[in-house]
Formats: sequence, C-alpha cells, structure tokens
Amino acid sequence: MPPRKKAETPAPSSPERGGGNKAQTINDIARLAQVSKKTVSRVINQSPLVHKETRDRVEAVMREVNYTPDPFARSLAFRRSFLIGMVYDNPTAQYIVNMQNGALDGIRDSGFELVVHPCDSRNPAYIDGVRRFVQQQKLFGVMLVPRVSEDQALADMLAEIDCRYARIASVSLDHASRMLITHDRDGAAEAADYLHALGHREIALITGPASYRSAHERTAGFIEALQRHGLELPRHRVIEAGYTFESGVAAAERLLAGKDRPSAIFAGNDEMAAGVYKVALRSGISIPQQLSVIGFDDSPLASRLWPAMSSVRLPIRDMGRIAASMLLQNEPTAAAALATASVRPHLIIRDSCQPPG
Amino acid sequence: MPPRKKAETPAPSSPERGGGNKAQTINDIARLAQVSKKTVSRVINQSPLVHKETRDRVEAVMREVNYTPDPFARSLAFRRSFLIGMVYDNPTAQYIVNMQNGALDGIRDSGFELVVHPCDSRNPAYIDGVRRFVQQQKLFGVMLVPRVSEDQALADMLAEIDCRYARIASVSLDHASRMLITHDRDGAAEAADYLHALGHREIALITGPASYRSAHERTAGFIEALQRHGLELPRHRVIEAGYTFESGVAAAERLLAGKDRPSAIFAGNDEMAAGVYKVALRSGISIPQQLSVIGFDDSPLASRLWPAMSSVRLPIRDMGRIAASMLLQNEPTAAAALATASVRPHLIIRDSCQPPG
DNA sequence: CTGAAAGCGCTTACAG
DNA sequence: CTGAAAGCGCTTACAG
Repeated sequence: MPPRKKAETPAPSSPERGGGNKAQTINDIARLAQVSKKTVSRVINQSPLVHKETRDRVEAVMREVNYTPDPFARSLAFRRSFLIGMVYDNPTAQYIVNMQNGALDGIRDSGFELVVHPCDSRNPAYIDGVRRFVQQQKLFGVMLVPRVSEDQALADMLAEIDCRYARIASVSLDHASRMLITHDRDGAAEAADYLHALGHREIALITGPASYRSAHERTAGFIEALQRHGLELPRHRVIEAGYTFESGVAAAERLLAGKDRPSAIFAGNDEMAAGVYKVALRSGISIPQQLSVIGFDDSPLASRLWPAMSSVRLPIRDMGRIAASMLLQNEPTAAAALATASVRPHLIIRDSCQPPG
Repeated sequence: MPPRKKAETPAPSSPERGGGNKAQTINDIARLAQVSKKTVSRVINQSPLVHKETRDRVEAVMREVNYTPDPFARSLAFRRSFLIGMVYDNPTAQYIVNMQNGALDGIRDSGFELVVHPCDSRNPAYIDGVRRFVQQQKLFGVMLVPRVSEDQALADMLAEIDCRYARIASVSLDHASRMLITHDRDGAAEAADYLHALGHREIALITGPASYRSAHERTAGFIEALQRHGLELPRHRVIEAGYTFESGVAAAERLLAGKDRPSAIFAGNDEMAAGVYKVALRSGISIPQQLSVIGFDDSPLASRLWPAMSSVRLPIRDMGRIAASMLLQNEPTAAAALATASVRPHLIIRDSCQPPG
C-alpha cells in the first residue's frame, strides 16, 4: 500500500522549508509533501480523489508554511476569477454598506473578494456596463440588489453569458436557487397590525413608486392586514410618492392639510417618513400625541429623529451574507436551502406611536 | 525601412478577424497586426519603444476586435494585481459610499477594480488582516480612509511590504505623494466665522474624541477662528464627546441644562449635532430661534432634520477620486500634484442658525 | 525599435 | 487514487 508507506516517510527537515517571507508555490508544497503538484491541486480544490492520509500530509505542509494558492494563477487556469460582484442601483448608503458587510461575512476565509459596481438602471445601457464588468473580471458570480435585482433583462443577460447570480427582492422572480426573498409584505403587515392594535382607525399610507416591487409589496401587505381587521383605506388616504425625502414632504402636506387628518401614517420607507416628521413639526402637529408615524428600513435616520421613529427593519447584513453564500454553493439545492433561511422583516418599536388622542 | 513597409501591408481580410464572441488573446492581436506578441504587450503597457505607425496599427486592431487584455494573466506575470483596496474603519455609511463612488470615478476605464476591506482598528490585529488582504490579492495599492489613515503602524507595514498607499487625513502625516489633506480646520473656522458674523457670543463646542485627528483639527480650527474675533471659549463650553449620536445627546444635556445656555452650538460631526437637536426639541428649546446649531459632514441627516441643519461639507467623492488617481500615478511628483488639488471643506447654510434672540 | 524563449502559479485533459 | 505534459494569457529578461 504505497500511500501508507508514504505517510510514514518522515517529513523533510526544516532547513528545506520556506523560512523566508517569499510566497510559497504549489511546487514547494508538492516537494515538501512528496507528491506531485497535481495532487496538491486536488487538495486545494477539495477533490474527493485523494487518499485521506495523502490529504492530511499535504494539508499539514500547507498549514506549516502558511501557504495560500495564488488567486490569479487559479483565475487564469480556471478561466474564472475569485471575485464576487455586487451590482446595485441607488438605494440608501446604509443599505449598501450593510449589504456589503454581509457579503463580506459570507465570503470570509473563502479566498473570494468583493468588488462593487454601482450603476444607474434608468439608463438601459447599464446592462452592457454590467456585462463588461462581469466578462472582463471573469466574475465568479454577482449579487443583484434591489432595484436592479428586479430587472429581468439583466438576469437574462447574465444567464446568457453563463454568470451566476443571486437576486435579492421582495417577491420571487426566479428559480429558488437564485432568489433571496425579503418578504417586505410581512413587515408592512406588522406595522398595520400594530397601528390597529393601538386603536388607530384613521390611517394613511404613503407608498413608494409603483415601479418598485418593494413598494408594491409593502403597500399590499399594509392594506391587506388592515382589511383583515375590517378596515378599508379610502383612496385619498393612499398617496404614491417617490421613496425620497422631498416626495414624502409633499405627500405629508396633502395628508395633513385639512381638518380631516389621519391619526397615523405609515410610509414605505424612512426617507418619506422623515418627510412626514418635517411637515408635522413645522405645522405644530406633535408626534406621537397627535400623529403616529411608522417608517420602513430602520435606517440610522429613524433613531436620530425626535421622537425616535418606529420602523420596519430588514436584516440587510444577513441578507448580504446569505446571498453571497448562495453564490459560492455548487449545488442549486444547497443554494435554495440557504435562501429559505428566514429573512423576515420585523417592526422596531420606538417612540413615534401611541393610541389616538 | 521595414516599419514603413509593414505599415503599408494591407490588413488581413475580415474572415480572419475574430467574429465570434470568444475573447481574443494577445496572440490574435499579434497575428492580425502582423507583429510579435511582445510588441502588442508594449502597446498595451504604453511603452515608448514602439514606432508610432506600429502602435497605431496595433491599436486599430485592438479596437476593431474590441480587445482587452486578461487582467489575471497580467496579474500573474506582473506579480501584482489590478486591484485597488479601500481600507476603512467605521465612519458613517454615507461617507463610505461617497468615497467608494469617488474611487470608482478615479479608476474608471483604467482596467482597475475596487475591492473593499472594512476593519476594526481598535483591535491591533487588524494590521495583520490588512497585510494578508494586500499580499494575497497582490493589491496594486490601497486607499486609507480616516481613521485607519492616521495609524502610522499601518502605513509602516504597507511600506515594508512595498505596497502603494494613499492616506486621506485632516493634516499631513506622510510624504506629499501619499497624502490627501482634507483641511478640516478650515471648515470649522468657516463655521466659527459664520456664527460670529450672526452675532453669537455665547458659543459652545462639542468635539469628537481626542484620539481622532479630525476632531483635533476641527476643534482647533473653530477655537482659533473665534480667537481671531477676540472670542475665548470658556472651558465649560467645550465638551468632548465620541462622534456618536448618543454622546452628542449627553453633551447637549450638559450644555443646555442650566439657565446659562449658549446661543449657538457647533458639533464636530452631524451625528452629535443630531443629538443636540434631540435634546433641544425635547426641552422645548426651538432651533434656530433660541439655539443655533451647526454640524460637520453634511450627511443626509443634516437635510432630513427639521429645521434643516447647516453643516460643513467635505467633498468626499472628489477625495475618493483623487486618492485613487494618486495611486495609479507612477511619478511621485504627479501624485503629489494631484494631492494639492484643493480639497476644501465649506459650510452649507440651511435653516438652523439665526442671530441670537 | 522589435522578437523568440522562458516563466508567472495554477488547472485541464489524458494516462495509468 | 496519482502523475507528467501541455496550456491559461500575459510579461520579463535577453538578444539583436
């Protein structure tokens, strides 16, 4: 049994080992472990076709000399890099940073690195930009963050050039192994339940732009939950805005103008909810005594406002971690299993709501 | 004159050109342009040792077949990648995103990509983390963002492993070709001038932690400017806080407690200034009628608060662009020249200040 | 100014 | 289960 014999061969004496700081190569490891470089390669790539004893010996040597394979040599030979791309449009900075940190959690110690690619999805040419990015860097895979994640043309292009991707969106838009669903609907429903439980019946809603799936989901979740309580939102109490602070201000101005004011407002994101705060403060309407407000995103803004604002939080960092892990999975079923890890929003209760006066 | 002769040789007929989508290699270009691959390599690397006519011909072919050299093959041969790292500690999300976008501006169309590396400088082991990051990815260079940019041990480590870096900081800490100075001092002085011009004499200051150069610079700039106007800040009107919202709240509570309130407060960043807002609103002290407030950073928060807060803005995106460009520069003098491009803060005036009542 | 040879550090067929 | 050869797409000496 040659393997056994080899396993008992004493390791080469230390003088041979790479003492200097210069990086070791696969050839050094092969020599030190007394195997061919191909076998070292198999160990690196976790091939099952290696005797356990051989593997152990090789791994011991790699650990001893602190060896890590050169990612560029591997990229060249593999014709595919060890880079994960994060493609995003233009949500809030905190969202991006959280998502990035999560993605870094997901690829930690995997030898992969994260490279970022902001883009402007209003310009259709952005898809070509992503294509160049993917092809030139031979990206291993890309994470698609809302709202670009909702663009089927982008997903189609990636499939065409055979690039892995993971889409993060509020509803399923693709095969389970490529989707991370955020269930925004449930979060909005929780906000509705909470306001209803507090006793609010005169409720208004400021929605995001209809072109965003998240806006649609949040709106639907909120309205349906109220309906389950037997409450119907009148048309004039539902205003579509643009997910921006300014649009939130404009919507709040309409909602809070007359005498027939709602006692509570739910906004589709924190930016718009901050707009409600501005109008209320300016008009002398006190929060929460005269008006309850809930946002969505739990951005830093929510806790910086006064009174601190209740908001629906999405576990963005976890989402980033899971999406990145999905990309690294070789089995679609394993990826799909990761995706079902419950990424659920939940309401963070602060000081912006109370029972209606 | 062989070159001339070659220049007049008709280009190979189109059937030979790479019609398919598969990526061209340097060999294809060499064949099509009828030169050696080494000459193509010279053109790629902008070597001056190529006849203009040869160069033009090669470049024409590269353009025609839409050729871009494989970054991984180059990385392998160069023993250095085409990746720029951005190393940062933990400032605000907007700061990071702006800096990233600026860095991407700086490397656009250069063939370089940006890879991010957040870290925790409170743990001294972070330097080893950066070292591994740099060595494993054979980073071409790294951008150091405050506060890690202030850590001399980190810079020393990078110099030791021969990695280029660009430090972004409020004062000079290194050779001009590796420093981008942000002159925070000037921005704080502008805030002081403004408050003084409005007529404020009872002024207070909430500083960042003494361990941050930026905090030191902003504090010094503010105090010195007031001194130039003959105003001395009493000790009890200067409170050191931690650059966080909560620490700003605590500082504001002390400042606004007794009857002897200041008529204006300058905070070393917007987070702390938002803390001042909270305390003022909660205590029924109206801004700007009874209290003027100025922050620093011009974060999104500043314009979301009500009344919209005046704040000192740093051109962060420009800073990111310049720092990245410096890294790509081969001549230290050229890098230094870029760095002197005036990155100056300036005060954005909104609605949070007025003459004292 | 231009080129033929060797090499960067890995992996993919192909054998055994 | 293991290995010798060839190759990934570039660049670095070395010549001329």
